[in-house]
Amino acid sequence: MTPSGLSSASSTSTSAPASALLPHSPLPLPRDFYDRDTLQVARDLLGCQLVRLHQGKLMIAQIVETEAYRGSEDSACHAHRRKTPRTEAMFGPPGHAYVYLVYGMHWLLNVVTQPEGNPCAVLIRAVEPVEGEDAMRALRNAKGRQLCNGPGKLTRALRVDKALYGHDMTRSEQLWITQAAAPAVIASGPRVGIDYAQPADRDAPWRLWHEGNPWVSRAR
DNA sequence: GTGAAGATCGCC
DNA sequence: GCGATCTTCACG
Repeated sequence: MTPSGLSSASSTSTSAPASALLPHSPLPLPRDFYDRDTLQVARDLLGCQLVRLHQGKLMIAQIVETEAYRGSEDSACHAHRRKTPRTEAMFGPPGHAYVYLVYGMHWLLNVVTQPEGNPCAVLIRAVEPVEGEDAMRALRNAKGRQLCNGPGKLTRALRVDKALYGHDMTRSEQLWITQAAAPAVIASGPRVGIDYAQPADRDAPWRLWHEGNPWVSRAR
């Protein structure tokens, strides 16, 4: 991993973030990692690797874009109003998958955060393929389009759907996340597709992404 | 039971 | 810019 041209904005020192120097851990992030402030988890998930084991094939992709959904206080969060069958997983313990269908056709993947009973989650919005790209492509359209630069696209590429609803992502089975190098520059802005939310929530900069990474979704 | 809307995407 | 597509939830 080279320092590359991205001399981080601040010129205070040449030292990289500690996390960038740590060796990649193949173990799933522990529950404690998710049992924290949702925005912090959303930030720390950038650069981590999403690992998917499906039908004997291993797929690995680096998380480059996330969004924080902050429970009952957040009018953009599905759990804002009340507990329903769909949002049940968000009310459960951290580290589990909250998967749901939007627009009748796209599965979206979230990881539950904060202590049980506080219905928060981080939406994985975009990933960069690292390994198993063949398996990711198998199902896809031709045209050489990017596979994973959007929340609905990455679930299709990684074969994530209802079957993984509530899945415990702290175990190395089917779907989990491992620590890797944090991105050099993190940018933030309003979350996408939540015009229905109240202004304060709609405008909150709770969408985070790896600045400059070509796999970040194009906001609409 | 019914209807309206949706944390998106790809093509027109 | 628009339609696809179907589950979920509010309402009655």
